[in-house]
Amino acid sequence: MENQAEILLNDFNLRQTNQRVKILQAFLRNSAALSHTDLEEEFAGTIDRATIYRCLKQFLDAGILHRIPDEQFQTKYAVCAACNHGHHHHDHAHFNCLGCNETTCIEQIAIPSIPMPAGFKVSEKILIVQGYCPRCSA
Amino acid sequence: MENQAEILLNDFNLRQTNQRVKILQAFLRNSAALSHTDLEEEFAGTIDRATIYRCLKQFLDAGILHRIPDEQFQTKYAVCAACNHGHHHHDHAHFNCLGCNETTCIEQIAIPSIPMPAGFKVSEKILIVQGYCPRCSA
DNA sequence: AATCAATTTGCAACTTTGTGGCAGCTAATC
DNA sequence: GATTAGCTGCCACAAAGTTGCAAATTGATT
Repeated sequence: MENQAEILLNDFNLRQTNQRVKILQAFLRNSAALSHTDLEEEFAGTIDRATIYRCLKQFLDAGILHRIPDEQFQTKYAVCAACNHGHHHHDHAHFNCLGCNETTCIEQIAIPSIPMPAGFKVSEKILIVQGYCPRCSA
Repeated sequence: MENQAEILLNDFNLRQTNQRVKILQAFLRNSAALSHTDLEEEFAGTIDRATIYRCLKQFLDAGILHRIPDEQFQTKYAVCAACNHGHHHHDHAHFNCLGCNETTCIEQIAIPSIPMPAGFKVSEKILIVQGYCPRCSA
């Protein structure tokens, strides 16, 4: 039977290569967001750096992944449950733990609507909450 | 008479060097946030790259500047009116124009309080609103 | 299953962004 | 105006990201 990564690639009309499946699986078995470096370490000697970059870019374009900056403004990537099948609402908050440096989607929390000054057109909102997760604040 | 940059350096107990004054002035005459690259271009041949990085870091540590990621997650720096004299409340939103790529503080807007799930300790919130500024959305 | 075009991959070279050591220079203090 | 702690510039380096190209792989076709 096909696994979820393969199904996703199919759904998004992307070619099903070994590397893409492996990278997607890494995201699917991980609740926290991953950086390019995380993946590079995980697939050292297996998948080329450039390939990882290219896959990530494709997944972003396709809408499988979205990007979030961590507390050092390093780019992290995550799949989020809500975006899986076509409708992307990335307007949820992200939590960044200053202890373990994990970044997770807080799907439960919609970003409050922001009353912008006149003349501004809003297209996206990014809300990052920093602090300590339950595990690190104990 | 001393200009505002010199006063600021004094207030924050930082040595008043030529380079620091020039860099601070760049921020003071500019309402939008600046990236290291912006400064590097502005001071090409005048101030060394490394010096710019070190000044920015010092200003951050001192609390004169704060950092915001732009839409490419590039680091930008800005002075904000509210932080000038000791009390730093960086909990304001930033607006990022997708047209001109300018990042500005929206001081008028406080970030709404976010009802986090139990167990999370919140220490800082970053809210970036992306879209088009009045000039670019016309 | 063999063929073929279109994509993708790995490799390598490169750019961009950011850091750190060190010798010489400069601001502040006396 | 001498002293010294702290900057600055230069350099070499590390980390993050991009690009060109030849070889390999995918998926479609027969």
